[in-house]
Amino acid sequence: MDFKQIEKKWQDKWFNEKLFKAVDFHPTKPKYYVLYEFYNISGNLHMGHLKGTVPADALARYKRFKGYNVLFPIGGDAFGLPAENAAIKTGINPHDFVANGLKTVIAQSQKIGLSFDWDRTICTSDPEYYKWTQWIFLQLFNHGKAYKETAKVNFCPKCQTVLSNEDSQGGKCDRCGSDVVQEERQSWFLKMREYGDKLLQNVDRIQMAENLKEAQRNWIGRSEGTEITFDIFDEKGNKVEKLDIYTTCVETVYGITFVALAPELKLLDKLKNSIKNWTEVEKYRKMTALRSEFDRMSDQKNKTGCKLEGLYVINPANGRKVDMYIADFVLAGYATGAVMAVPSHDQRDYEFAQKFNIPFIQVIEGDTSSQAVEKGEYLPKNSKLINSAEFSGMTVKDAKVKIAQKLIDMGVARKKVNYKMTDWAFNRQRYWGEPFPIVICPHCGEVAISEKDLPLLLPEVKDYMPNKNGDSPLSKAKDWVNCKCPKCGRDAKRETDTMPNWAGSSWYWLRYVDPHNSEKLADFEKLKYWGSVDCYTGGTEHITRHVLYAFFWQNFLYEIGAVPTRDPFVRKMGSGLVLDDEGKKMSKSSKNGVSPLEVIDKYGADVTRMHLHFLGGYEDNTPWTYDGIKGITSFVDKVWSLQDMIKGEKISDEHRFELASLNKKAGENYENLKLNTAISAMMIFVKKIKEDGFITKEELRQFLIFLNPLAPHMTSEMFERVFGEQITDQSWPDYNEKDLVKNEVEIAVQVNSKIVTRIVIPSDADNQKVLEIVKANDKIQLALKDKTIVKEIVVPGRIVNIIVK
RNA sequence: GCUGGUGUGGCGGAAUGGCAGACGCACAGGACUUAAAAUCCUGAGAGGGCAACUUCGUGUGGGUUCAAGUCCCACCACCAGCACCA
Repeated sequence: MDFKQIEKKWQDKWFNEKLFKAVDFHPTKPKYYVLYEFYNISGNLHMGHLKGTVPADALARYKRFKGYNVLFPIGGDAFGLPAENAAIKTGINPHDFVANGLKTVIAQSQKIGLSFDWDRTICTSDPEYYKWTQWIFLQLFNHGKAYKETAKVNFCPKCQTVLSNEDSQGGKCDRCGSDVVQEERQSWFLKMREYGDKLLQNVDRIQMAENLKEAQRNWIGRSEGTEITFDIFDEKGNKVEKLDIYTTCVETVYGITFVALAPELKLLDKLKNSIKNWTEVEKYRKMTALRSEFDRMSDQKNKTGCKLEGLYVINPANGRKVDMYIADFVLAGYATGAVMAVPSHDQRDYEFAQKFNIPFIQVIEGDTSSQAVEKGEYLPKNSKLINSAEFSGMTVKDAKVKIAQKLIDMGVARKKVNYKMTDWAFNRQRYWGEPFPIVICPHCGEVAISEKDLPLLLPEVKDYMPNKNGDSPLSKAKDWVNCKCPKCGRDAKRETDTMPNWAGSSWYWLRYVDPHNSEKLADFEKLKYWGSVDCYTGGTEHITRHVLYAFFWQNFLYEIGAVPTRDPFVRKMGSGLVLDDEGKKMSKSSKNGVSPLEVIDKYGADVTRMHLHFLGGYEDNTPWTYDGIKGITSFVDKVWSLQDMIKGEKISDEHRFELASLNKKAGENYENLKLNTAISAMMIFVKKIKEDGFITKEELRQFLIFLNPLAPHMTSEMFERVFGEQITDQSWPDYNEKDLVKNEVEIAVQVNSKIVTRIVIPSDADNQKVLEIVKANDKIQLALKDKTIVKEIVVPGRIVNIIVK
């Protein structure tokens, strides 16, 4: 078989004849939307792309046979690092880089045999596309979901840009891996935290592996607790300020021996005059500001802090005076940035109190001599309270409710929900991104430009680097920056930061539905027709980032009536990694990387597709190896030889069973993206045919359809040769339920749960009959001799177990 | 530390509570060949036995069940996510 010639022939045909075009509003066929994460335009496709695209392609091809109108699109995620780096390093225009990159991945996708609808290809850096990214930002802004504020944000010193929490996971810059620092900067934020509960509902509804769901819930980090207001007093006993503190352990409120504030807290400046050791406080604040997030995290055991001399708060529960500290273990960004510290029942507070000689008050039973008795320990035991006035003796469960109620009744507390997830820091000081459709006017502040002025084009520049002050490269494009305020008409400047590269990917599946619409982001009726993505494949590294952003934007767009569905995706499959021979992720940057195109060139696309997926399950990591590729090559050769074995018209009962089994198995496997077992089922069938030495035309016809989603090229060619028709015009064959049952089955027979023998019985025999046959068997008779039968268990078609005494 | 997931031959990996190890690789023996490659056939979890056969076997230890890789409890290891989140 000349796979090179055959693959080229079919790839050209599929592309030129637009054979996989999805039809809007198909009159008869139901829709099915398969999505693979669009390509990050950076260079060549790598093995990871095959891991994710091929199962999606197989599903798309399978669903077409099943009579669905399948939408299976692709595009380019083009803004961001790769194009920009190429521009900085080699001076190539990022537009050209992207245009070439897109051409490359399209050509390479064809070489893999992916059945995309090429007429819907989009690219996020195309003005026709980013017009709508900007439009969505305008809606967010106009609905009060986008705001600009000076706040501590993650900042990468090397990339010179602000990063979101999602882009600084583990304290490292997602772009370059450098340690991220916290800097006070004017930044754009999207109110993602407000959507915390809605995102959690998205997580509940989506079909996805449990570990991925948990990762998302963790990231959102919802907790329920109580917010308590403490009055702050100065040395003379004058009430000077109020301090809100959030706790999930209100039951420990009688154990408070100090409160701790984040050093960054602005409240401190207001208290300056009452703090007697202000110089020391300022020194500590400066020190923490210099410590990177990474330092603070890796130095957890060594607690640092500084007492606020001259101030105290009153614990509203018991009127006790409590000292105040600032400490860098308290995070400014979470809840109110202050904690009520209970050293006996919180390990952090315990360590801090020990270091600063702060007293302990134990309020829940347990041994606190060497470490804190925390909620993880006392909650399951439902221990009792001590030293807690009228609540002493109560169980934690009761006290939690009663103490909260008391404080609420006193007017000093309220129930509160908090999230770890923060608002999305949405601006970057980089060139290659969507410009904000915002004008900064000295009189009116941030003003949105008119929708009709979209897209706001990204200007051409010569220098792609931010300047030393950390201003975006766009600030150098003076002609572009200087403009008139849309509101008052006076001189103003454009926002010179750009959007993060996640902006364009936060809604792209909606654009595929109507990619050329110049009036709307997509026609509402088309959005309604295609609905949510039925199956979305791609990498698990996007679970706590892109997928959450996607939930967020789709919720917002739904609420403003721009889209008809709240859920972007019905099912999300997280692709495993392809590992190199050191067990590390194989990516284009890895040294031991194997290029899929190299493998395709040597073995053909059909073999490459099947080999990679025969190595392991879709959601599992796959260690890449050439070992075993021979098995697939020889399978492909055997399949090819089937066309010389056609004989007869009538399908034997035995073959009918094999065919029906394969039909069922293949269908289920494609549906569940389990290509490894699908391939194994194909092999079993072919083995049987080779053993028997013949195949009827009808069997071959069906088999080629079954195999087509895995090996589209060779099956297309064989189908044309043998039947003179196009396989893409065929439908998935039906099978009869009764064909799944063999006339005779071999069952195992056990006596006292041990296998004694195996016998063949007619499969339609009822339990009574089965036992008769079994008991007539010599070996069984021997085993039953002189024994009393206590129990007889018959599992039809599988096993008989006779229990004797 | 918390959360979730996973532990099966030499290897990749199969098994709706019902015959563990499907399918494939590597391996061994054989056929074809001057020879090799390719192809085809056969074998194989481990231990014992010439053999029929037999004992042990799905990370470890318990349990439920006629029956457990699968369910329950405890532990160990690995992977992933989060990580001073109050």
